[in-house]
Order: sequence, then structure tokens, then C-alpha cells
Amino acid sequence: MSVLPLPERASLPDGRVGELADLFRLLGDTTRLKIVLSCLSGPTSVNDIAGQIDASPSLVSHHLRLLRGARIVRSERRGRQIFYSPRDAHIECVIADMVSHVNEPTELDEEV
Amino acid sequence: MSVLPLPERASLPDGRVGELADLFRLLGDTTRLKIVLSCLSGPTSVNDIAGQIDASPSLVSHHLRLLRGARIVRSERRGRQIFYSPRDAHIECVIADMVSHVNEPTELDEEV
DNA sequence: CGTAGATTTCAATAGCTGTTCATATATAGG
DNA sequence: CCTATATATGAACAGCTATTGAAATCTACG
Repeated sequence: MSVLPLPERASLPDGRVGELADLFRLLGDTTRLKIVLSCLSGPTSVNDIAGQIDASPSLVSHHLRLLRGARIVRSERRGRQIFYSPRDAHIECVIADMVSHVNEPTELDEEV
Repeated sequence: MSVLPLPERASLPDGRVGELADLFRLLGDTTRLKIVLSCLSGPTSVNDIAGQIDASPSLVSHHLRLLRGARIVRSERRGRQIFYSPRDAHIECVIADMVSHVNEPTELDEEV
């Protein structure tokens, strides 16, 4: 497969489809997505995230490691706690676009 | 959790986090992502998609059903074959943004 | 140093899901 | 009507992964 080009912007270097899928997959889990949403408003500590989404710090930490590995979030230590925030603008943009898609009203013709 | 607001654009109606995650999850599978990428260039038949990504028509059809159910792609019959294309601009936009993220050079300080 | 707070790691389990193969449905043409 | 092509469906299996609870680091601070 060497399809594309994408309608605009940068094209996909062949063989990197896996990387791209990984990113989507990470955002595709409810818990992880909530974590990312939690720190959209600014740097948030692990415990605060856990509190906001009602999950154990252990679980949150697990997911944060994956998210950080994929450069979806960045970490920053302040005193004895660690604050997480979205890695870059693209992530926020991707989420905003997808929210727009969810909010898009269903056309009358097409259905399940 | 009722965090947010998202930096710009529409906000997420509470309780719809699941819907949002579903969309990302669907794009998070390599095969499915390839399918979507295949029909980015225009309406493509099931068999052509299967050929482009080297997968069985059965498998492609299975995934297309999920993608259509989530309104990620639309279908259109022409003769005896069915052509698929991305459902709306948001999808293409989301993918383009994520590609930008992949292409973003790694900062020197932060690492695995 | 020793305690407490904050985060991370480890191991084990349960549930989900992508894939396959066989079968079914549908459309067009002779 | 019968065949071939195109797509869809169903069931079953294997592999992955989210979750949990306990234990381990690590940092700040008295």
C-alpha cells in the first residue's frame, strides 16, 4: 500500500501506519481518553487526575506511561508530585476535531 | 468528571466520552486505519481496498461495517459493487492532524 | 535517619476483539 | 433461470490488554 496523498498537509512516510494506529489506539480507551481530557485544562498531578476520573493512582500511572511513551502527554516534576499535560497542539487539535465529528448532526438519509 | 472546556471549538456533552473513545479505537487498528487511508483519495470498492492493503474481502467488509456504523465512512452502490469514502471532513482532518504529530521531530530533552 | 506522601512497578487474571473460513445474500448478464 | 461476481454475515479461536492489589521507589521534610 502506498496510497494517499492526504488531502492537505504532510503525507505519511510509508511503513509508519503502525505508529499512527498506535496513537489512535491509545486514545481509544475510555480511561486513557479521560486522562488526556483531564489534563487538557493545564498541568495536572497523577492524584488529581485519578480523583477527577475516579480511578486508582496505579491505573492512571500505568496509562500515563503509555501516553508519555507515545508523546501524547509530557511530564514535569514540581516538588514531590508530577504534573502531566498534552504534549503538543496537534493532540488538542485531533481531539477537538473528533469532538466536532461526534457533535455533527446525523443526516436523514443514511442510518445504521 | 466534567472538566474541559476544550481549548476551542465545541465542548463534549457529558457522558459522550465513550462515543469519542469508540471513534479513536476504530482508527486504532492497523487494518482499519489502512482501509480508511485507502479510500481517502476517493470512493473505493471493497475489493480494491482489499487489494491495496493485501487483506481478504471478508475481513475488509467486517471492518467497513464497524467504520460505517461509527459514521467514519459512507457507502454508495454503483452497479454490483459498493464504494466507500470518508464520511465527512472531520475524519480527514483528524487523520491529517495525527500525521502531523507523527512527523513532529522529537525534542532533544525528553525521551522514552 | 525515618516517616509520610506521591508515583511507579510487578504479576496475575478476566474480558475483549481481530482474524479466519465457511456460508449466505445480492446484483448483473447471457 | 442460472452462473459468476461482489459483498456481507456467522461462529469460533487466539492473542492482546485493561484492571487490580501488593510491593517498591522516590522525594520532601522534620
